[in-house]
Amino acid sequence: MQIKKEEVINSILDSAENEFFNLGYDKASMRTIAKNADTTLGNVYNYFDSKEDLFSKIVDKPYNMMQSIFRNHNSYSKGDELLEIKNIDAWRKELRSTLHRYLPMFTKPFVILIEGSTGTKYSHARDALVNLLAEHFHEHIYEYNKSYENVELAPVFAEELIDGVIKIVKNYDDINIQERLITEYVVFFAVGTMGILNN
Amino acid sequence: MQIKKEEVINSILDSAENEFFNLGYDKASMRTIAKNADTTLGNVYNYFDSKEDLFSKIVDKPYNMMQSIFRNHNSYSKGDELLEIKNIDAWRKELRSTLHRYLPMFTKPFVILIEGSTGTKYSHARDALVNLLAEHFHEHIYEYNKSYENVELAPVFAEELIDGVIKIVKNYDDINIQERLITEYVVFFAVGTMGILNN
Amino acid sequence: MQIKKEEVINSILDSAENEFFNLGYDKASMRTIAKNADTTLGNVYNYFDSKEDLFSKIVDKPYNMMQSIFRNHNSYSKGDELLEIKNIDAWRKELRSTLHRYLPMFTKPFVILIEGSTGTKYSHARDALVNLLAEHFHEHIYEYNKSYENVELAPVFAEELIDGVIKIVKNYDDINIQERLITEYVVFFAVGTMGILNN
Amino acid sequence: MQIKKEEVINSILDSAENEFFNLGYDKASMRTIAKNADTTLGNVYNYFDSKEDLFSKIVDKPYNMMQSIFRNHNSYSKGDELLEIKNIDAWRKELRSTLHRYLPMFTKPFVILIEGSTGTKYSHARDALVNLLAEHFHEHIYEYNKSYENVELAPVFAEELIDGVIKIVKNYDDINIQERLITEYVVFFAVGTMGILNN
DNA sequence: AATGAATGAGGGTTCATTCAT
DNA sequence: AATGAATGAACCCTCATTCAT
Repeated sequence: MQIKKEEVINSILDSAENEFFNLGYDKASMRTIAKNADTTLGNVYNYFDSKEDLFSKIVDKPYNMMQSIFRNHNSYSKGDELLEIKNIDAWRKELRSTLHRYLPMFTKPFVILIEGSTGTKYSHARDALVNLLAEHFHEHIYEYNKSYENVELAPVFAEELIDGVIKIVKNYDDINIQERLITEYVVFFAVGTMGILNN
Repeated sequence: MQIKKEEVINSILDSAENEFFNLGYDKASMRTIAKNADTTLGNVYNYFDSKEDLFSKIVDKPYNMMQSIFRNHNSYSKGDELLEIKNIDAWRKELRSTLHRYLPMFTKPFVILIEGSTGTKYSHARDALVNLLAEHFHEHIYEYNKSYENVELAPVFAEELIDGVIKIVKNYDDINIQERLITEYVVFFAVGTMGILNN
Repeated sequence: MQIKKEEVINSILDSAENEFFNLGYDKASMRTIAKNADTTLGNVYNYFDSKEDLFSKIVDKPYNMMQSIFRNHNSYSKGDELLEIKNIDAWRKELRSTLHRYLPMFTKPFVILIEGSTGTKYSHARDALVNLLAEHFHEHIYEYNKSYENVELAPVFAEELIDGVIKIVKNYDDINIQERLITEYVVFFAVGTMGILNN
Repeated sequence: MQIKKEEVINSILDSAENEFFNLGYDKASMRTIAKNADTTLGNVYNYFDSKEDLFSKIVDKPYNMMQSIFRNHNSYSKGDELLEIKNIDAWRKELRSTLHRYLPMFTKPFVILIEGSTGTKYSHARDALVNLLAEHFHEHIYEYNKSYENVELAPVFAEELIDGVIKIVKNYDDINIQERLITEYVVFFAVGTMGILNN
C-alpha cells in the first residue's frame, strides 16, 4: 500500500510534468493530467491541494537548486580570467568543464520553472535568474569598457542566453549534444560581447 | 458623432492592444477589454465582429509589413559582403541604415503578432520569421565554414535574435533608443557568429 | 414630408413582411429588417414600439378578416348540400366559386399569421382557425355517420387542410394556380372524408 | 452510483426531450434543460459534449429507423395492388398490418426529428421523408391517371400526410389509439387521392 | 484511497431595445 | 425624423475545484 501510494503520486507527477512542460501552467488541464496518470480527477486532489500545489511539487527542486546557486554564485565568477584568453578553443574547453557541473540542473522541471510558470508564485524565478545574469553582464561590461554606451543590452543578453539554453534543452534529449551546443552557445555570447566591447 | 465613434473604437483598440500584449490572444478577456475601454461588452461587438476580428485589426499592419519584407527579402542578403569587413563600426553604420527601414514595424502590435498570436490564424507568423532567419544563418554558416560542427544552433540563433529585438521593443518606447540597441544587438550576433565560425 | 414618412413606414413594413414570412416571428431579426428597409435600427423604433408591435401592424388585417369570417361563418355552411352531390366535377365547380371569395385572404400576411406567429399574442389565431374548421368536420361527420369511430381525426383534418392551403400559397405566387390547386386540395379532402365515412 | 448516474442521465434526457419537443433545437435552452432536470448547467456538460450531442442522443434512434426503412422501402410498394381493391375495410386491414411495423418509430423523438431539427445536421431528415413520399404520390398519380393536371399537389400531399401523422403522435400517447387513427388517416389519403384521380 | 458527479464562475457571442444627439 | 452608439440579459460552453459515497 505504501508502495502503491507512491506509484500513484509518481504517476501523477509524471503526467503533470509533461502537461506543464508542453502547455505551461495556465493552459495545462487538471483533467488531462488525471487522465494521463490513469487516475481520477478527484483522486489527484487527494494527493495535491490544487493545481498550484501540484506545480510546486514539480518545480521546487530546480527552484531550490537555483536559489542555492544564487547564494554562492561568487564561485561562478572565477571564470573571469577567461576574458584574457585569446584562443577560442581554450574557452570552449574551459567553459565545457564549468558547464558540466550545471548540466544536471537543466531538466524538464527546470524548463517548466523558467518558461512555464506564468500565473504562479514562481513567475519571479525566471526574472531572478535573468537579473542575476544581467548583473554579471553588467559587471563585465563595466570592467572591460567603462565607456560602452549600450549597457542597456545587459538584461537582453541575459534573457536570450537563458532562452537559448532552454531551447537547446527542449530540443535535444541527448545530454552530450546538450553539452556541446550549450557550450558553443555560451562561447558565442562570450565572443559576441567581447567583440562589441572591444571596439 | 463621427469623432465620438472613432474615440470609442480607438479606446477599444487601445484596451485590446494592452490586453493582448499582456496576456496573449487565448488568455485575453473580451470582458476585460470592454471594461478597460470604459464601455460594454455588447458595444465592443458593435464595432468588431469577434475576438479574432479585433485581434486582426490590431495585428494586420505589422503582419502585412512582414509579408512584404518576406517577398523581397533578397534585397536583404545584399549585405553579405559585410562579412569581409573587419571594422565593427563600419558594420554598425551599415546595419543601422538597413534597420532604419524596418524600425516602423517594431511596435506593440508587432510584439503581439510574434509572441501573443497562439490560437489565431496568425500563429504561423512567428515560425515563418524564425525559419526565414534560421535559413539565413544556415547559409552564412555553410558559406563561411563548411566544416562547422554545430549547425544545429542556426534556429536557436534565429529565435533568440528575434526575441532579443522583441525584448528591446517591449522595454524601450523611444524609437531612437530602439534603433541604437537593436543595431548593437544585431552587431553582437554578427560578431558572435563570425567569431565562432572563424575558429 | 407626409409622403416621405409613409414611404419609410411602408419600406419597413415590406421588409418586415419578408423577414417574418421567411423566418417566423422568433427568428426574425430587427437588424435585418432595418437593413433591408434601407433605414436604421433606431428609426424603426421611431415608428414601431417593438418587434411585437411591428408584427401586429402586418398581421392585423388578415387577423381581423378571419375574425369577421368567424363571426358570420354560418354563411359558410350553406355548401352542405354538396354532400349529396355524386359528381366530383360538380364539386370542383361549386367549391371553386366559393373559394374565389376567400382567395384574397390568402396573402403573405395571412401565411405569417398562421405559421409564423409562435411567440406572439397571435399564436392563438392558428388554433382558433383550426378549431373552427375542426368543428365543421366534426359536425359533418356526426351528420353523415353517427357511429363513425374515428372522430378524433377532425382536428387533424382541420390542421392539415389549413397547412396544405398555406403550403400552396407559399409555393405558387400566381393566383390562378393557387385557385386551381387549393380547389383540388379541398376536393381531395371532401372526397377523402366522404369515402371513409361511407363505409 | 451506477444507478445514480443513469438516473441523472435519464433525467437530463427527459428534460431535453421535453425542451426540444416544445421549442425545437434552436430555441431550446441548455439552462432550462439543466434546471428542469434538477441539476446544473455544468453538470449537463459532464454527460453530454454539446447541445448538438444531446440532441443526437435523443434523435438518433428514430433517425436510424428511418434510414433503414428508406434503404429497403421497395418492400413498401408491394401494396400497390391495393389500388384495385374496392372494399375500404380491406384497405384498412391491410394498411394496419403494414403500419404496425412502423409504429415503434412514431415516438416523441421522432416528432422532434421531423419538426424540431432545424439548425442541426438532422435538418435534412424531414425533407428526405417528404421527398420520398412525394415521389410515391407522383408515381401513383402517373400510373393511375396519366393526364391528371394537378400533379403539383404530390409534395403537398406528402407533407400533410407526414404532418398529420406527427399531429396524431403528438396528441395521443396510447399506441393503440395511434395505430387506429394513423391507419384511418392514411386510408383517408388513399381514398381521397383515388377519388380525385378517378375523375 | 478512490471515484466521478456536482458546482459556479468565467469564457465568447447575439440581439431586442433604449437613448443622446 | 433620423442616426447609430450603448445597454443588458440571455445564449452555449469550459474548467478548477469540492463533495458525497
